[in-house]
Amino acid sequence: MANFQRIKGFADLFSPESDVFSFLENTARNVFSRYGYEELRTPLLEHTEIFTRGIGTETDIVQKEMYTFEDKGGRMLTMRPEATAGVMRAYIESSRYAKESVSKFFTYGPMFRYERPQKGRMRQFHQLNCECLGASEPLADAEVILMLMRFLNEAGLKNLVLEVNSLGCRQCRPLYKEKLHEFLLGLDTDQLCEDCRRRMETNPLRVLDCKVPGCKALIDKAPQILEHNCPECKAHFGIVRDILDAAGLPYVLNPRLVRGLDYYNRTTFEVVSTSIGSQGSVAGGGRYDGLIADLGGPDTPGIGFACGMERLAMILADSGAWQLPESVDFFLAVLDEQALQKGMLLAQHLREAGRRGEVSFAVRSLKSQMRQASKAGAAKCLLLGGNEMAMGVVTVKDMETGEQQTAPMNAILDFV
RNA sequence: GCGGAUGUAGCUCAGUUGGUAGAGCACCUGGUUGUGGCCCAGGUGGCCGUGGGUUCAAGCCCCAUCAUUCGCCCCA
Repeated sequence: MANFQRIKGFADLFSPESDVFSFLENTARNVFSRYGYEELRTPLLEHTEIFTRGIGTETDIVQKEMYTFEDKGGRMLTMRPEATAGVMRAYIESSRYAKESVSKFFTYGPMFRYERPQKGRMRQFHQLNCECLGASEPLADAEVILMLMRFLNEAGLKNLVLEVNSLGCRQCRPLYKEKLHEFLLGLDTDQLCEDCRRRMETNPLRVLDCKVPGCKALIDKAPQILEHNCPECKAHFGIVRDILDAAGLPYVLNPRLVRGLDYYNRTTFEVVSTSIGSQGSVAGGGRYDGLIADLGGPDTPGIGFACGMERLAMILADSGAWQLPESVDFFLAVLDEQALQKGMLLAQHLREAGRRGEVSFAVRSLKSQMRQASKAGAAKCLLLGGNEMAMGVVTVKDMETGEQQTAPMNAILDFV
């Protein structure tokens, strides 16, 4: 049985949603290029291993959300569930690290995760990504965060909260993980939710951002990750915060902010909108200093973020900030069969000269064609019928004033 | 993977204790020989998601199924 419905979780974007997306892409290109970022477009398909190695096998994304299949050559491929791993692969494969010490890329496009669709979350969704590679300095962290907030600001987003945290590095985080695990074991585990009991073994850090009230209360007494950062990590994060403070960028220090992907370390951040509900997380990112090495490249530091376009679009939907000016110059109404072709050619002539407008494809009552012109918001309605054809002219009606003029066909540009 | 809600005209939705299918908007035609918005009249348009069951009779009750949607989990 044929099924012509669209696939669950895959959306068709008509105007005005498509306009919002274009607006976000244009704004992103504009802002990010001012910070020295170049646009990079990577494939939607990658070898599955790119993602399992990069994202981490313990994550939900890898365990149950990837669109993975074998191609006709027997390769295991996956439709990208996020952008960073693919960008790292491209960076390594192109040896960009050998040509410059710092590389900055931005990219945008569709990502795919097999999740239950809901408001602001699709199976094919779209992200804007920025990656700054080769810089371990805290100034890079600060620049990335400042740039993200600048972008969101120029996109017209309001009511945003920036949260920051530091997860420590490969030296100090394992020690903290162990401390946290010990603490969790010391708790009356019956008071933790089912998920947290599982998470305390698989990925104890994730217990920190559990939303169940009971868990939250217990975790308040847990050891704080920031206090267990090593001196180097503390110094690094301190400089990042100093710059944000000096730049006057408000933020909330959230010691329980944990990222969903395994590759993050040190600085992490998230931007939450308070104007939408539970899907309020609009952008998130952080430092991923070991990732490039994990994917077979040189040991190169990196930091970046991903920004969910559907959620931005959802917030912007009724703001109107993205709206393009809508003006149509003409509508050409045709009153008899003999004028159809001439009307089309006149419209073509006007369009070649830069005018915007439409021409009727068939003869219908003038009343309905006028209605159509009016509805399209045309400044002028051009009438082409037997009388005009006989005299080689077009009747031009100003839709605002209702005034009519007779324009010679060969001088039509002077009237529209 | 778990829970709730909803499927009736192109769209948004009414539909009474079960009794021959409705409104608004949109579209088309006319009122104006070839002149829009406002108004008036008329018209096109429905396997009531699908399949079964109960009944003399089902849009309505029961079961199943599919789809959509909102939450949870997780994430952007």
